[in-house]
Amino acid sequence: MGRGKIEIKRIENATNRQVTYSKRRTGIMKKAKELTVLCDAQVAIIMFSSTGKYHEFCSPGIDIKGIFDRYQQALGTSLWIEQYENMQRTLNHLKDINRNLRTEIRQRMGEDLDSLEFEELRGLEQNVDAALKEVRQRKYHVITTQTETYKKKVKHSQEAYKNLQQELGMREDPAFGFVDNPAAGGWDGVAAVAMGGAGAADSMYSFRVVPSQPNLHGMAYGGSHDLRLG
Amino acid sequence: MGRGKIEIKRIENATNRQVTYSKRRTGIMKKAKELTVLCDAQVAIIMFSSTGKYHEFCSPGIDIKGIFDRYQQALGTSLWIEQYENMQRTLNHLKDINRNLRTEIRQRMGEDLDSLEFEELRGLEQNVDAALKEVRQRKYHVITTQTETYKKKVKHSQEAYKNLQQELGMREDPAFGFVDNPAAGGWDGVAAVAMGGAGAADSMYSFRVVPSQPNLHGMAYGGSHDLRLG
DNA sequence: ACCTATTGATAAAG
DNA sequence: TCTTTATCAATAGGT
Repeated sequence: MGRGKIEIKRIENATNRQVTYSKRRTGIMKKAKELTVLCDAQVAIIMFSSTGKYHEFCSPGIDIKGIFDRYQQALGTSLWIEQYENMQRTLNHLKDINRNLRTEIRQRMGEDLDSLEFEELRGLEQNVDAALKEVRQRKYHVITTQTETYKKKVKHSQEAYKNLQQELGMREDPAFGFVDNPAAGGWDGVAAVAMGGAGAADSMYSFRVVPSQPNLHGMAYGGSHDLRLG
Repeated sequence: MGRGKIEIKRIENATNRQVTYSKRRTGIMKKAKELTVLCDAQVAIIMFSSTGKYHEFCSPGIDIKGIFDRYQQALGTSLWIEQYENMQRTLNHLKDINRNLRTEIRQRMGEDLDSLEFEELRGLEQNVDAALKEVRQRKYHVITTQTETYKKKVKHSQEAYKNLQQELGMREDPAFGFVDNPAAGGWDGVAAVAMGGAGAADSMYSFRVVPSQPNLHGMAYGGSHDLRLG
């Protein structure tokens, strides 16, 4: 169809090739549109010219993704199954590890011990015992450090107060000392903490290792997303 | 083209529609193949007939997935970006949880305590202390139970032996008693375990909470897969 | 991009 | 679905 037939082989003249590409592309797109309308079909076409430009056609009422999802469903597989399965494997692996970590934590909390053999229990006992010593040591270190800091701050404040008194030449009731009401100071609550467990915090506290505590809450990765990718 | 032109609108006669679909589909595929050859282009076509059957065309030297990957690259996005991002979010969430669980375990082992406040340390100490009591209790329960079992087995064996002796009317050196060599019996090593930490196992043991110990080993999900899904 | 001779596609019927 | 054939559509090559 045209002034003389042409051989179906690559057109060497670049301009000619480009012109032919343009004409025939338009023709195919038109045919695709007609097919869609005439036959109530769904068509998706993607083309790349030799110069790298791309063109697409898609039946109305759907998009390329929709047609490809349907296509993959028809194939019964996913073109990206490898990537998907890699990711899925990773997810499952992470979930397994997670479950094991939770189990370990529960066992370190003294729960779910029924499944452990005697030897394992003995190992756990030794381990937890050693950990307890470490924690105690660290606690004492912290409280000691904080107490030192507290003492220094108090001393510093007392001196500052004394200097202030002297400079102003003021005379005040010695029973109303600065340090008698430490919580009113701007010490960021260090004093209250360093006082140890004498306050109300004693009964209010429950142990939290990590902030925001996302642990130990189930996180099921489930069917809410269509992970078949098609 | 044909004996009389037709209006471009849905063909109501189902047979006719199917015939037209078949003819025109072939025509488009042929055109696509010609375009591929003539113009050195890459073309991918997917079609679904109104009856649900699908047909595809793809330029040689590449596949549908390849063309779609290229298409998405040209678009600068992924058609499945949502699914991908959902999965990626889940992965990151799991990894976060994982990290927190590991941190919690390390802290329960008495490591990495520097970041904890005094109150947290106190809570941890109490928690680990309580856990230690639980583990000890469980350990004693297990060893008691196992010891009881052991005693019963020994007694049972002794009686069986005695009965055997009587039945056979045998007379044997009483210094060579059955129970003096319990490890030789078929008791699945229960005796050795119930004997407590007197054996070589004492120094060989290191605590393992979960079997196969996949914990605490880094599991990075990284760039080896093309997770852009295209 | 337009023109048009020519080939190709296909509607309808068998 | 395959063939035939009249008819219309697509397009090659030139401008």
